[in-house]
Amino acid sequence: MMVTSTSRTERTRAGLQAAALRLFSEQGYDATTVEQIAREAGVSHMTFFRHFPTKDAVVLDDGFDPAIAAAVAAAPTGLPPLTRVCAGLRAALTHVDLPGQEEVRVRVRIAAGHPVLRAGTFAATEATQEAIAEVLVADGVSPFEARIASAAALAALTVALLEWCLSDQDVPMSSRLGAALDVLDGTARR
Amino acid sequence: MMVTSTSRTERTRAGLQAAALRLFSEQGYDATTVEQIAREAGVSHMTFFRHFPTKDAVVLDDGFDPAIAAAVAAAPTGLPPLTRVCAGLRAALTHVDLPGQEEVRVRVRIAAGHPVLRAGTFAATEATQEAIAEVLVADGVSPFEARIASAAALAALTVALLEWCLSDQDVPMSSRLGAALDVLDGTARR
DNA sequence: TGCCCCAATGTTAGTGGCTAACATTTGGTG
DNA sequence: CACCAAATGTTAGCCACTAACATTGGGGCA
Repeated sequence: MMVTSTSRTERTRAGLQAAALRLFSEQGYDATTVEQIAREAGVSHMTFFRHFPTKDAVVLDDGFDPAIAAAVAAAPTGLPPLTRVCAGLRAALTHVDLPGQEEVRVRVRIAAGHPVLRAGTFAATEATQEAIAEVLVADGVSPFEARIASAAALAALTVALLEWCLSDQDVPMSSRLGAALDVLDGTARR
Repeated sequence: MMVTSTSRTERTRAGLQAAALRLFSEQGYDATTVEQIAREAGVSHMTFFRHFPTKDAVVLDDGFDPAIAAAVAAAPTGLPPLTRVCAGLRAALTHVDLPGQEEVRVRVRIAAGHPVLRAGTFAATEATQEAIAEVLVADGVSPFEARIASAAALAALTVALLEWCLSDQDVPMSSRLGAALDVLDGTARR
């Protein structure tokens, strides 16, 4: 019996993800086969697809998206849509430099260098985008404007994230992301 | 001898694209095989891939992207980056309602309803994004801010385009896209 | 403890996107 | 008309991904 609360499912999934990230880092995304990942994790390739819908989902599933929508919801109302979204996202950035995010950085670094995965990174934010838009709509913003504002802000954030990973400066991630938001809501306009 | 200046290559390509769009509209993107498209156009499946790198490229290649960057370059300098990009894009919208864009609308309509193609639509703007960013950099904007501004604006425009296609209102496309830009550069903020 | 049930996994076979290598045709040119 | 090169066809194969069915293993209940 396991003392840790990790079920078999969670263990298998974690093993697959670990194997995948290691192999992707070592020999590249394209050169790595799902078959190979599965073998490395001690399972069959079918098990892989039972835990991840596609090969790129191993890299793209971040799942810290609901927290973002919550932060936007907590931001003060009454602001113009884009300003409101930026304010919420800025608040969420507080938690982004914490340790334990190293695995996220590995994932983003793999994605940043690969055209298909870069595209997938944007696609992966669509759920978050919709969640943020709903928050705005609940405050009386039109659905159209809500979607535009959240899409623009998330695109800015995603580009900033990818660029930050490619040029691994020592500037903290949060300040880079904050600068991206400044471009949007005019804090940077003298 | 052909009086028209269409080379064999152009004719084959056009035939493939026409066949693809017709089949996609009739029976859906997923249910249509490249094999089928090729047969319909009277060629083999290899010829398809010699003209389009991937299956989705038939839907996603618009190629009216360089004009957009030119319009941004023509916009007045000295504005904050995002304002500048929006001004340029607004100018480009003048030409967007012209007739003959019907085929573009067919393509976007197909893309709008399909998750993978929606994602691809964003990815397809990356070249334009980079072109706009270069224009800004040439005017002294930092590469980082330039990329953020152009990514945000194009994301807004792309979302507006997709939404406009899904809810085929009788509101003209240009006014919808213009409204999206308003959300970004504050024209809408009283 | 021991049994049993079901969820997790394995096996196998197949489809379709995409590529490489090589053979073949076609169209324009000297 | 003959020739060269570009466009196309053929074939074979890899890999992501799926369906259908068999198998196993582990946790709960008697």
